[in-house]
Amino acid sequence: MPDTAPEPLRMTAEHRELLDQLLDKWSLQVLDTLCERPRRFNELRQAIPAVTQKSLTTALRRLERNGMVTRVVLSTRPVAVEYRISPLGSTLQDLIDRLYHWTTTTLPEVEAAREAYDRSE
Amino acid sequence: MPDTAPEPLRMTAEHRELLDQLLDKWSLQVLDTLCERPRRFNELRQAIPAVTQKSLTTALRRLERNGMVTRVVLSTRPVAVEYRISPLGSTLQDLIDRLYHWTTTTLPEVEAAREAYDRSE
DNA sequence: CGGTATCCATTAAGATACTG
DNA sequence: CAGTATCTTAATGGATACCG
Repeated sequence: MPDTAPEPLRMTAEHRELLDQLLDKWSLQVLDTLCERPRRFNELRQAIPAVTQKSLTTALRRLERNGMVTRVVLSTRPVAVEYRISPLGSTLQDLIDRLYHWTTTTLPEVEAAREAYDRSE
Repeated sequence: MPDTAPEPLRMTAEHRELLDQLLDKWSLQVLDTLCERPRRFNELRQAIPAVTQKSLTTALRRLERNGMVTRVVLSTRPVAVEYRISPLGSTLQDLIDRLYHWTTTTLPEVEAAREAYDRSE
């Protein structure tokens, strides 16, 4: 095996598009919230501050379509709808945790950089 | 030290806002490209397919403001401008690599999920 | 070369009202 | 309860022209 660089790892448009659909403002929070435990629609609304009904619906539909989230209709009276992270979606959990952890450790430096930038320009 | 769960890890609006500013479509690609090596403005345009001048400028300014990227004016004739990943920005490199790697392994399953969703609804 | 400025089209978000 | 439908407004993106 003469070559240790195994793949070009070309980032195609499809790969980026997928990240775009999962890493936006609301989807990230939905995924993070559902990783904890399943939630009903209105529970998600409460758990995610400032999300509107419309934005939440849009994010959920897209996450469902991409196989990240499962929509379960419970046959209670009246019917309830529960959203769960899918097995595929849970493979993202570790990465989301790392992203959030990165922001907590980095934010102070970022804020210093912002202040320096705003002062100079 | 009786408690092994050290922090609530509350995700505040500031943390999410930071991720929003770094994980968007163009910024992610700019960071990824600059992690490889420094680039000039027009080199970035070529390296990132379909990016417009305006979108690239916007992304660069924001990354610069957040301390992720450094803008270096080289005193050549005529002057050249080089963008480099900053030390702070390079702490994101590993996470970006993981994200991209995740998409390459996951995309087939995602596409299957999309087809199933589009067929059923 | 590395941008800014401007205008326009498209998209996303917000508010509100209504429904099975 | 869990949405959909509609309307309005705000943000984003692309095209083009120009500048130091």
